[in-house]
Amino acid sequence: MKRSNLFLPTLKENPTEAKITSHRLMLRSGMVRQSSSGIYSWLPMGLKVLKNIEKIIRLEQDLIAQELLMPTIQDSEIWKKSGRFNDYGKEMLTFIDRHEHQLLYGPTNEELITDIFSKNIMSYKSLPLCLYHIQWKFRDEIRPRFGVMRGREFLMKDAYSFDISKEDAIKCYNRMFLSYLRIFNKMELKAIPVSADTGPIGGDLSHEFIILADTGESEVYLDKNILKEEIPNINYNDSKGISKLVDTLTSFYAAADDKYDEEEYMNIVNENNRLKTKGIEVGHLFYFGSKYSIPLEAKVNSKEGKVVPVEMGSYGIGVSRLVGAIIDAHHDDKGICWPESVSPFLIGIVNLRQNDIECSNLSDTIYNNLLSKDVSVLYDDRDEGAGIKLAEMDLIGVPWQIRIGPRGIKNGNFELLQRKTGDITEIKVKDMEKTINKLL
RNA sequence: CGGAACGUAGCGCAGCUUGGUAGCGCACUGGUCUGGGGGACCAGGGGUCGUCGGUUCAAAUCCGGCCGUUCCGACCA
Repeated sequence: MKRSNLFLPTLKENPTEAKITSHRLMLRSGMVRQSSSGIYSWLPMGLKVLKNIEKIIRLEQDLIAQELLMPTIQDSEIWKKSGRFNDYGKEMLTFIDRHEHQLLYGPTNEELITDIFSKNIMSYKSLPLCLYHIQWKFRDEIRPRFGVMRGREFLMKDAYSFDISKEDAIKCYNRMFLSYLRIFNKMELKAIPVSADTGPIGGDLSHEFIILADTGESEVYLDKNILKEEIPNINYNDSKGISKLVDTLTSFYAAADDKYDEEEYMNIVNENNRLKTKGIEVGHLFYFGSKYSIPLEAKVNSKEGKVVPVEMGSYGIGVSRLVGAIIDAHHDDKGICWPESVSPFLIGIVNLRQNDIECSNLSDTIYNNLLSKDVSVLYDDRDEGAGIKLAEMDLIGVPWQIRIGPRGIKNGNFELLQRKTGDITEIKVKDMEKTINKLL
């Protein structure tokens, strides 16, 4: 993509309404624009990141679940059946269609997926089953804030599991547990699993996944040792191995402030290993048994020929929130430093002297080379001052910048800058091919 | 939902106290120069001052209603 053709409205100054880093940077780097309180339009740059995050999630979730797509608008009837139509409260946006029928904009999908299940699955032989979708949700938050981190409309990955027994349900829960860690790992986020309250979803087993970031909303108390844990490759068929791994990972003390118990913390965690910090919740696992399967009649015939309600769990990831969380975890005073896996572009080309024929020729050559390799590249071909181009490239956080200017060309060089470290390497033009291949 | 602010050009703001036909910086358009970290100069374009009503000869400015946005708190992916 040439910068001259890209719809990328960047801002030099900070908009007053944006108080936290990720919100400021998302506005300044032209990723989103607010259309009303807690509701955002995603501009091309922001959308690219959102899609990259989705891609990572799909890759991992497809190993243990199947994707489908449920609607944003739901019928209120199933919510009345589950009892949540009244329980959910004012956060749920409801409205009436031309036939005087009450609808709602889904804040979550337990009812709908359970309804789908109940109408199509009759036998234990069809289990286990785990389904997920990535869809926009709406929760009419009292006070939306922090941009995309706490919007009213947000994109969420939500998965739902159906099993014949609690034992099987826990197996699925554990697979999700590890799948989540792998997902966040791939985004270069350190996610801490923290035991959690189940809130309005209900149930008796639940973990939150918290990203450590100074701008986070919730306080977390940790045993530092959990940060050292690596996530190995996982064989999802090995339920014993998985269960062991989850046991290990949950053996460290980790609690959000609502579950924090000072005495317990002091007793369990050695003084040198205590860490109190802030975090952002990006994922949540729930096991809730038959809470929805009973009222919504999601029942199957068991091996013994009895009709039994299925055991369920649900598993969410805040996809749009992750965009903000990643920025909070990866930025400096110049702007965003995208992890390569989610970056809107892998490589940026900055032509420092647009009207210099040698600079432009080399820039064009490298650009076309990258295009032919199908690399996502942003080529700043505008006739602007070098400072403007460099500052913008830093702001939008492209991981690798190729800088082409008269100074380097004189010696047959161009420069390669790594955004994250700021390291600049002089590259001989004749080594271009080799250098590029190393980045891919 | 309790508390507090704010609403003037795309963004950041001044003007309001003391009413008199709207201004600055950035951004934008045309031009000249410049050319390795948001450069300089010249010339331009863009605003029914959130909205409705009231007071007044006259309202961005004073008064009232409404709408919107933000911040702090209680609540959440």
